[in-house]
Amino acid sequence: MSSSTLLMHFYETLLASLGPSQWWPGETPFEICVGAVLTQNTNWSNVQKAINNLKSRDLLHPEKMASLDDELLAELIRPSGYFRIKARRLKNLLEFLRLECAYHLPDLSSQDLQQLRDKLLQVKGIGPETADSILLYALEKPSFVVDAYTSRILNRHLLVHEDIDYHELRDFFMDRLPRDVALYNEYHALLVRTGKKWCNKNNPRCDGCPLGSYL
DNA sequence: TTCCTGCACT
DNA sequence: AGTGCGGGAA
Repeated sequence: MSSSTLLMHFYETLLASLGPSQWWPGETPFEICVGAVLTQNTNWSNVQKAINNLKSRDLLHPEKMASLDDELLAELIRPSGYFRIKARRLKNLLEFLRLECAYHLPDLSSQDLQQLRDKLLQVKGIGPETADSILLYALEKPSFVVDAYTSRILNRHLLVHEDIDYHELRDFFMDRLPRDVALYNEYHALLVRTGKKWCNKNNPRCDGCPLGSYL
């Protein structure tokens, strides 16, 4: 079986087993961008607390957030961890949004994917995973998101080597799958859900895993 | 105590 | 390649 076919089998198996994910959790493109920064190396439940702190004060809007001083913003997002550096990263992203689209995120979607991705990666604090999360989930661009779970799952199924880097792994998917936003959206979500529940870092629980039959 | 949908800096 | 950033939940 080709690796392309196997990737689609993985997808269909996970979707049939777990059901659709309805990702990304977030009511607006901007909220999705904020969540993408806050969830860097951080449990989503902690991100949710930080988002709620902002939302309950009606601060989850670019203009309002940009006018907050860094100290207050950091305090509000404290539950998400790395709060000082993440406050700075949010401000960096806000400055990008101001310059690029005057805070009107849908305007970004007219830009070419590769060009927009390069620009996002120049923002301090926006790395490849955060950039692709914003592109895919906030802007609905067909940019596949990979993460620690993705490489772990594919490595344990002998599809890629252990130390594959981010862009190699992203290309692995994008070279083998149709460039489809809905497919990329759901595939990444399913891999994260699988990683959290079964494909743990130190103690994988292959019994009961939807992909167990592929081992 | 470990781990969490990373990234920048040295 | 190694390290700092960090609170919260299991």
